[in-house]
Amino acid sequence: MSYNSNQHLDKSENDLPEQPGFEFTDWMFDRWLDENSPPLVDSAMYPAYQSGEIEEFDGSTIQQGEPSSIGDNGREREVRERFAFKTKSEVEVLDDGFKWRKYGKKMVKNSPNPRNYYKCSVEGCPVKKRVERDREDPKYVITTYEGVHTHESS
DNA sequence: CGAATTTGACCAGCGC
DNA sequence: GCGCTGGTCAAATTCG
Repeated sequence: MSYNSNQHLDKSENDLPEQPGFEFTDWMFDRWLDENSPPLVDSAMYPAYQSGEIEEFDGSTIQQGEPSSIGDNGREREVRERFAFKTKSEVEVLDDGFKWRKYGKKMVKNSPNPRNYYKCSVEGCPVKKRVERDREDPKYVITTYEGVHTHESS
């Protein structure tokens, strides 16, 4: 409760704007922002993920979440827009061009580190972001995006 | 002052 | 049936 303002402002040693292995995320964001399209990856990589062929990219580990088959009582609410990125970064609060409002923190048993839950502060944006630190590699952060942006970055 | 952030508690779903 | 985990929301507080 004292290092909230220095998350992305007061990084003396953690002064790393972009690290190696960030290419994947970089171009992904670029596409996302440039196209402003719903899904993050639906052009060439999406099909590949579904096939499970792609697992590593530029050193970044990509994990494709499985479709939540909640449809059992007639309610089909599958959130397939789930994308997890393992990026090598010490700063979890990477600026992707959108505003995120933290709405919860939870401790994962699998990791001694807490998991942060972020949500798009833009109305009409059901996009949720989940940031978790790697248990073996604290230098790696697993950012999981869920949902589709429905607003402009303007 | 407003907005954003924090922590805790609650709820739900699933497993055994 | 109970327990547990994960997830979400709410309220309070703080910062800008």
